[in-house]
Amino acid sequence: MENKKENFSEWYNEIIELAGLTDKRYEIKGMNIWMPYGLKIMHLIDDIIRKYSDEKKFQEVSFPVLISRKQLEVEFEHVKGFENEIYWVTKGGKDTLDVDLALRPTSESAMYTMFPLWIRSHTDLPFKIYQIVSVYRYETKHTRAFIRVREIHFYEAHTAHKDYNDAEKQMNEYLDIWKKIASELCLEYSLDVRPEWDKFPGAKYSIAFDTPMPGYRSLQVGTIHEYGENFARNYNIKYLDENGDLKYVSQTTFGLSERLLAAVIGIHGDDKGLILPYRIAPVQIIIVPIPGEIYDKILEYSRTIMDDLKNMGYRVDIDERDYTPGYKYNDWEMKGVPLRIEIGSREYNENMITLSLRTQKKKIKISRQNLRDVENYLKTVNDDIKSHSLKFFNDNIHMAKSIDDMKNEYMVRAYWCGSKECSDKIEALTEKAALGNIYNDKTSGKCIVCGRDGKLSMFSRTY
RNA sequence: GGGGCUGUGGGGUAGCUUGGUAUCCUACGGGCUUUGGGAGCCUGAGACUCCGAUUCAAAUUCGGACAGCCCCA
Repeated sequence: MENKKENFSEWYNEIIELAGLTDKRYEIKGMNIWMPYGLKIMHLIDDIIRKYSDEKKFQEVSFPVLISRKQLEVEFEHVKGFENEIYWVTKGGKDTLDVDLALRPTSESAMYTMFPLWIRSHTDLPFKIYQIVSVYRYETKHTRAFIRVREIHFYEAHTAHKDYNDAEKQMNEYLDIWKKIASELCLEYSLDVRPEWDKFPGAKYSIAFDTPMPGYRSLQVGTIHEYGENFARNYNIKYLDENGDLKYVSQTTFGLSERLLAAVIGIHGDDKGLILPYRIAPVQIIIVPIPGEIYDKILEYSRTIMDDLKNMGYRVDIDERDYTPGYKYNDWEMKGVPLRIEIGSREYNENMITLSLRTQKKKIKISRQNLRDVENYLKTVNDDIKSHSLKFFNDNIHMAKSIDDMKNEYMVRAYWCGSKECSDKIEALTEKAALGNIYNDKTSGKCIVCGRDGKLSMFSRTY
């Protein structure tokens, strides 16, 4: 396998196919196949997203993939922001359509033509929905599996509120939800308030979740957006308040995608392959029986161990393929399984099992009576992933006191006045783009370029 | 947005300069022997991205499309 540190790009391309996450050989650029193992991981990530969304009383919906040209003809910066990356359906069979249909690049214009029908009074608010669907963007840039694709596996939450203040509270709730999701995936992140010119089209402001990735670039793994009344005024979304007055709603959105998977692959993986947090591991525990004289009994014993673990609620499998144990160890390590159990004649005779953690070299023998201890070992693996992830995060973000300090390959924090001129200068000298001001940072300093008052900000090359 | 490189069995490749017979490794099917950190032998099947041009003849030369990768803005 490729060396991850020296050649991340090749390592990444190799592992995603080797581990059975995707097949990139489909003939349309930027559209890859979700292979069974990869799809299972993504669905487990989706389950986490659903769980924390549902907890906060979001309701899941599913909108049509097509949006009429009329819906998109609203004169609005949001629409302009996407016009160059929309796929258009212009024919039905041999007939040219009277009204062109767009494949949704995101669902604002689809959803918000329905919102006025659903939202009538203040008793309908707050209104909170989400969907996990594919959205389509005609990317002209270089595509990259899970990182920049044309068919995006997309989670989008949309809310409507009685006023701006309530929408702001929603933004905080998003941050709570995100914190929990990130923790389950063992991801660290920086909250960056995107510069004016880089915020979501139509938003008042956008906060992105940026994380350093190998290859010395940052990856935006999620975003939340405050719309205020911007969309409501264009899509005419109004409600009657307690006094009988007609008012515009304030809105927010929250978006996530398979970039979460990209981050998990890129940040946690090592030269042996993937390393998966147990919450998203399709197989949490793999049992490898070691052949020998009494293989029948070893198999029987292994299967009862598997049944016991299944009854405890774990996703566990037994590898009875005709390969050598060594091959199986490497194979499952490549697939990122957190915990492996080896069972041979010794374990069988002593009523023990041998445990091997994906993140550690040593092997641990425990007696069958203590089978429940696997929970602690799964958590140990997660702790290892988290501490590695935190170290990677800290190692890859530096504080710069001068522009010269910014001339390295890492992500960099620096004070910045917020002007385009200064960020252009920084980009010209360091190749790093302004990701925005660090969210909620209370400190202040002089702009690293012009010396005016500045806020602590993040700069990086990006994927 | 600009520039560069590359498309050969499932994966990785040799062959291309000098046009004619496609190499090796790996993975895969079958068989036997094996199995506590990527087993061995025998055997089988499997490829020149697509379209066009030049030519008696194209994996090889030329043009285009599509796809992949890298660098710069």
